[in-house]
Amino acid sequence: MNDHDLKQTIKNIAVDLFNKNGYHGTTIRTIASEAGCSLPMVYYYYTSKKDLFHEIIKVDYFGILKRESERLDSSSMVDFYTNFILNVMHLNSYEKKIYRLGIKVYLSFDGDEELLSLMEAWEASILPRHSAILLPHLKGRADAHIRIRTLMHLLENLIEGIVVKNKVMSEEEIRQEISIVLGGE
Amino acid sequence: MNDHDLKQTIKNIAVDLFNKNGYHGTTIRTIASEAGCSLPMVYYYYTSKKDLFHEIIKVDYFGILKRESERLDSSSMVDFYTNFILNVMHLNSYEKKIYRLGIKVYLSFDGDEELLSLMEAWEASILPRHSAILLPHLKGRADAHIRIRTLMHLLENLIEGIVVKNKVMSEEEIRQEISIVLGGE
DNA sequence: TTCCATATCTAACGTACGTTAGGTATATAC
DNA sequence: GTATATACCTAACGTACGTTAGATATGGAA
Repeated sequence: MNDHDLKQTIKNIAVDLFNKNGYHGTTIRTIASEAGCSLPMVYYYYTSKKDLFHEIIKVDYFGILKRESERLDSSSMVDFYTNFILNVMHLNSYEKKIYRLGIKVYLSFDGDEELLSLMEAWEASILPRHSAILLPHLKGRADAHIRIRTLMHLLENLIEGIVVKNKVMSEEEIRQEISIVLGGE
Repeated sequence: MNDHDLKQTIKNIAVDLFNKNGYHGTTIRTIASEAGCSLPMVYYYYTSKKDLFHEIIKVDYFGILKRESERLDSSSMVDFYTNFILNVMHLNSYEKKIYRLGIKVYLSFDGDEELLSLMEAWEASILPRHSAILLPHLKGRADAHIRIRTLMHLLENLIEGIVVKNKVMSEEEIRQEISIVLGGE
């Protein structure tokens, strides 16, 4: 077995177990056992349990966030955001687990202060970024800022439903809800 | 110290620590230490760590949910739901922590299958209950069901923001977002 | 062949966990 | 006085944790 396989296998299993059992409820012994290797092999590839967890969030989770935030292009805002949610829904299983773990940390249900502050920095960037996209399309409507804020809340809930609760929504359902909030732009 | 004080103190501290550190990250030693009693005193009042956790969810959390779902009355739906969110925001600190722990279990970020199935039963009751309230007010609008669904998603996110992330929203902000979704009923 | 880097392991260290055994103290009733 | 119920404790049990020590095996280069 080459180093790439076992190192990645350990991380795959860690992502799964951290999601299911939390950081403290996941033991290195279980990870090693499911990876089919000995306990110190986990330490051969990852400095500590904490470093393994941090790498998943800092590298993998934020990698997904950045990638997803850069891959959209569309003419209409309803399409834009519908596709945004659809892309999340079409992430592969492993990526959804990473995303789910990220949300767990974002809600401060796991992880530590360092990771949480990274999350909060990202969160603070969301509203300005989306406002810049949306305001030109909302044509100086009096309630533009309210709609943007409401949309952010809705998107957050839809993503959470998909990623955390494994909910499945049709494209039509997603489009309808976003349309309600954007109000027939 | 009489039994009521120490038993309740233990639970108060458990709610706080289960929120902060999760079930597995919270030890009986820490609970006892912060309660100012010895370790076996926790067992004097609660059969096991698991029973303590279950009691918090089954008794305290569901107690709050049921109480909150029964205390609303209002003429307009926007007022109705605005008050619903305001009531959540005005829960006391301890109750918010219980609510937060409930959400943690609902998202299956903590707790076990038994608690999760209780959560899912409650969740399944939400949409029918709110549809029964809302449909008469939406006057046969073609998009009534979409609006209801969207509203449920929005409410979920607002509650989570308040309870989990300690966000503060003004009554006006809440009202505005609900109005967007209900569409000037 | 030897040397080095990489991969892998068993065993053990030091610490920590949930829970229980066995005991003491106090208040109340008889 | 004794007996009982309630509240509380120290010490210990049996088990488990994250991590390290020390060793072996393998492959490639010189």
